[in-house]
Amino acid sequence: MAEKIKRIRRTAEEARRIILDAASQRLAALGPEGIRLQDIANDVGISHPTILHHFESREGLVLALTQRATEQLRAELFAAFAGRHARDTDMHPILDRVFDVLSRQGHARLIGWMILSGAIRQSPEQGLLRDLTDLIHPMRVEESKARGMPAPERDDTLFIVMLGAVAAFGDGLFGPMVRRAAGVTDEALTAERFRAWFAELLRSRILPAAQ
Amino acid sequence: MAEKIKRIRRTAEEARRIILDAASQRLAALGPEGIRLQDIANDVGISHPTILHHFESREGLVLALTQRATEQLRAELFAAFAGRHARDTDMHPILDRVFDVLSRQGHARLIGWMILSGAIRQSPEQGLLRDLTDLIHPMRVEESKARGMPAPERDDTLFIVMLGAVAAFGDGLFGPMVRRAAGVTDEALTAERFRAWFAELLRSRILPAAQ
DNA sequence: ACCATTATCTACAATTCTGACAGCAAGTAA
DNA sequence: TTACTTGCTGTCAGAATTGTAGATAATGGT
Repeated sequence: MAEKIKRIRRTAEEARRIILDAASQRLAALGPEGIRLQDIANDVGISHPTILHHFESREGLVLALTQRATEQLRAELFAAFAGRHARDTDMHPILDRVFDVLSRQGHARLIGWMILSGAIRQSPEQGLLRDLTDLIHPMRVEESKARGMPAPERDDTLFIVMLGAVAAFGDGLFGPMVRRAAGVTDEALTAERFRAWFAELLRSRILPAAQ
Repeated sequence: MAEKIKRIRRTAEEARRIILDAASQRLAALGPEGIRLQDIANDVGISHPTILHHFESREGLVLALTQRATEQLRAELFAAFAGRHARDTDMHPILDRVFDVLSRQGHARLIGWMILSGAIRQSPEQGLLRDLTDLIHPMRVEESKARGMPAPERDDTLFIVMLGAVAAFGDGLFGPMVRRAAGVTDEALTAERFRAWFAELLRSRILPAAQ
């Protein structure tokens, strides 16, 4: 009964988008083995040569994936920090957002896969953390001065930022395992409380409570 | 001129060991795509069916790999903490050892790959971090009491331990990327200084300096 | 010296994955 | 309508990978 098949014809841009969506979803969910042209094509509802048509090759797909993922991550992280002023010292909502992007949305897993598979060679977040450091540090210096305390080194601020990044990524990928190893019962609740605790730790390090 | 080839016959145990060595090395270095029976066999200098002979299947190899890796990691972490007394509060050598195991020896990458590929489902470090917490916490309580300060919550200790774990794993896998994003010039030196800084941060949180 | 065991090899089968190619169909413009 | 572009598909080929089968040789025990 071979039905006459209605082909869905998308714009090239739209097609690339949904293909990349499916690919990144598969990667974050299924891991290293989850990126087969056939499977991705099935998820999207197209034939696998269509993917090759849009991305030249499997490698082209991976490349486009890494580029888009890093751009998205950068945008989301910028959004998390957008609108905040230097004096706004409540790290909790920011960190919550960052952790959410990295863990719930699977970016940490995705980036992790990219690092492992070597798909990520050139600096992806080119300077993002440096910019962040340069945003926070003057505020700390000013605040310290106002309190008559010695100004912190820039490296101290840099390390705070790096710790935030490493812990956020680490939590996104290794978090569930770590919590199991810690023998916690309520995974989600512990994750949430840990984030709050960590946010407070960072805050207190950035701006110690007035003596 | 087909030379008569001298076969090297190992004990089953020894053969398994060198195969697993090669496999984990390939995995940590080349990432997800680096674990092909043929390649591993070449590294070891054997034919690939030999691997199947010892591990039944590729999946069996991966399983054995995960088991051995988690056991090794557990052993190395225990070793890092062994011989330390509760009052010994210098975190630096311990953390150095932990970071070294995770980053230089590639365990973080290995475990990361396992998490991503779903090879790690059952709790691997079963209770390791809980045990660690139970080791540190009484010390903190006692010390606080001696100083006439309020005793810390157990969760605070737990979170410190979790932060150490998450940051150590995160640094092992994402560290290089984070440092690039932070725009550091001397990667190795910054990594080393960051560890020292982090160790001091943990120490000060575990046992605040006497007022 | 002989035998049993088994670690190892060569050769081959089966599956799967990427990629090539030619043609079809869905829009668009003349 | 006609022609043209291009997103999309079906089919096939080549390569690579896992796994099988039978032969071979190293080792330990008798």
